[in-house]
Amino acid sequence: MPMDERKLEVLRAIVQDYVATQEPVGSKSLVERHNLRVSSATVRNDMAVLEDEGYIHQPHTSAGRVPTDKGYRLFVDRLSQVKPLTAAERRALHRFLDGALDLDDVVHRTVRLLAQLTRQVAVVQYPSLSRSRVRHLELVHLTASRLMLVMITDTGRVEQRLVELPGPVAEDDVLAIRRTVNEKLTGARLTETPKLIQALVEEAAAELRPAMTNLSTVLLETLVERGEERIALAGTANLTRHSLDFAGSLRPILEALEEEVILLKLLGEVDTSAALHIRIGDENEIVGLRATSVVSAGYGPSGDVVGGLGVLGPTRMDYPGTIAAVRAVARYVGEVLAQN
Amino acid sequence: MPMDERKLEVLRAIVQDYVATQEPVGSKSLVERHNLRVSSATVRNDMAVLEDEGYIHQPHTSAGRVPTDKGYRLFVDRLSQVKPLTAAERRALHRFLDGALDLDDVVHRTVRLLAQLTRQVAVVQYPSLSRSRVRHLELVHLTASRLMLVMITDTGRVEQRLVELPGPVAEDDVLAIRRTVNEKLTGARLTETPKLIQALVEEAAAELRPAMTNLSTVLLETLVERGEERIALAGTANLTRHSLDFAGSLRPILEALEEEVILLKLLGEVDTSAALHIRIGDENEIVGLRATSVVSAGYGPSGDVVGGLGVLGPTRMDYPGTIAAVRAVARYVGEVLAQN
DNA sequence: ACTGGCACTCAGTCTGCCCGAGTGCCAGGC
DNA sequence: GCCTGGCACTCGGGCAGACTGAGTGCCAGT
Repeated sequence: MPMDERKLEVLRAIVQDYVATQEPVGSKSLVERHNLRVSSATVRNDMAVLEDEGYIHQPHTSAGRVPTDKGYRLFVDRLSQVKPLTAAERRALHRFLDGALDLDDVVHRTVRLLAQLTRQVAVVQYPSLSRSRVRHLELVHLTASRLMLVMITDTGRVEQRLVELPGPVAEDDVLAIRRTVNEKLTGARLTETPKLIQALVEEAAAELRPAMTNLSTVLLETLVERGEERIALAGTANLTRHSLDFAGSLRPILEALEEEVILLKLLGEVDTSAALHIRIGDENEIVGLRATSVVSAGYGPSGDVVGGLGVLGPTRMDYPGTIAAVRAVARYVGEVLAQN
Repeated sequence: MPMDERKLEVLRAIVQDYVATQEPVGSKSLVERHNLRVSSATVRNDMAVLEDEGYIHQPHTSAGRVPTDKGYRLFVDRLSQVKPLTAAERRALHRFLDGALDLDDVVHRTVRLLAQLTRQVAVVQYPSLSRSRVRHLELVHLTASRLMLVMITDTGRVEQRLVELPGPVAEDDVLAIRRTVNEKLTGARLTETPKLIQALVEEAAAELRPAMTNLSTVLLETLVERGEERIALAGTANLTRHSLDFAGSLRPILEALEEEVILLKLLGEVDTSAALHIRIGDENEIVGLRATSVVSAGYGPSGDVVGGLGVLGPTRMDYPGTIAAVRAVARYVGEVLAQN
């Protein structure tokens, strides 16, 4: 059913006003602030219908209307047009990210920038191991039967793990292992390494096989346990900005934000497509976050997606602005990563 | 002036009751709950004096009394006796930390544990570079004129930085540098490395000198920029537990907690002595944290102090319990670090 | 199909009121 | 001289009632 044009216009106006003022909006102020070319009575009728259809809601009789999650969803899907970043914001984006020293720095700067631009809580996932490629593997002989494995990926991530060997191994053998492992694995996607390493174990000279086996175990563990693990967070103080929205319910939100697993889930939908995802209120699986919306996107060098980033705020948020910020930041981080 | 014994007893009772109930405490309930062996009228007189002396404060006429920062200070210094952890807490402490895989894991588990034990915000500083020793330096030849420096410390920290060389360097030369650098620096305190490296630069063969110079610069930078930098945080959700204390003023606290510099300052007093530090309310330099108290301690393997950890909560906190938890955790983390 | 008008509803605010917890002080007792 | 019981006083918090104003729904008229 093609929805009445004016009703949509009214919904858009309600969302805009409510986001701006944070107060239920009534028919009269609506016609004053937006030039809908009809009377308030007409608007009232439209509002009644919108309420029947579940797009808006009245906190109590004799109060104005507030958009429902469904209303925001319609707004986001059909009514909002992305508003581009201001020149100042664009400058900040470049200034902030260009000075980054290494991956850690890039991620930290990104998350702070995002929090600042959107004035909300920002989340940035480190480039996920499983989507990266091996740039280099280094083995450090700590003691006779103990190695440290250092893995450097093309996204700049560095992971290190201890490898306990079943018995002492000679320095030369370590060097040999190091060479072959690097020959075979460099450039490989991390997801392929288990197979490759399995092959290496089989090919290895008998005396090196136990060492190789342990090494492969550790590599696998690293992939599994650390695969997607790291996350940076900023802007939690911004939650207090909306104390009205979250009256008293700040607690579960803060708790959720402390669980890395949950944060990863938030960004989880960001798959290989770099498309923007928006989850509004109830659409959120995590119970504690039913009062919030999440805007997320994938990022990565030149179209590739190696990680996710996003923003979390009250359902009553400035969607066009937030979307623009998330999209711009994701894009630019991708460029920065591509340069390294 | 030796303060009247009973007045101290009254102050202690006030602190205990207020911490427990979070409500101003009056003379009557005081004599009921604690067996001070005098009447409420007498207690009232004592309270009047305590108020004159600035240890307690009356929010308004006809309300009970609340301890002031000065009152808490006296309580902490003279009136409280540390209450040991319960058996369950002690078990949790061991169970939590014994499974740690590597330094990252130790720090994360520690900070969560501390937050959980104290039900407050916990902060743990990673072992500071400047107080650690070099265990191994690794140079990875990424491209002809680009190295990656990986530094592993005896506390398990791993730092990596890119080194841009002035020109291409042969693989063999890199190996040579790697060997000499390791020979000279392994086991050295990081604070000594600048001197040592300076010596290395001077001794180096002419053709390696530029490479060595750049390497030394990066090492220095790492020390300076990353020296104390890393911090882990947990339990921010616990701030909402005390919504009464922080009514509305949650904002500045969250903001402060996001600034690593500020967190480091919090733990800053933790110097070479592993003694416990307590800062109560106003004693805090950071303006946003004037409503909070911080209990911190140094930790490290076998008496050495390599980093700080602590807890932040409302001035109205359970000092004896918090002190016990901080002390126990600091001690046990030290042991865990010593084992590696 | 839109508009103006009107009666109605109801959250929020303000007022006055009372209650009770808590105090300060004083006179008397150990 | 220190402690106690008693008493008058203060003041925040809670409750009830009145008022206000924003906002609605509906209806009759254009």
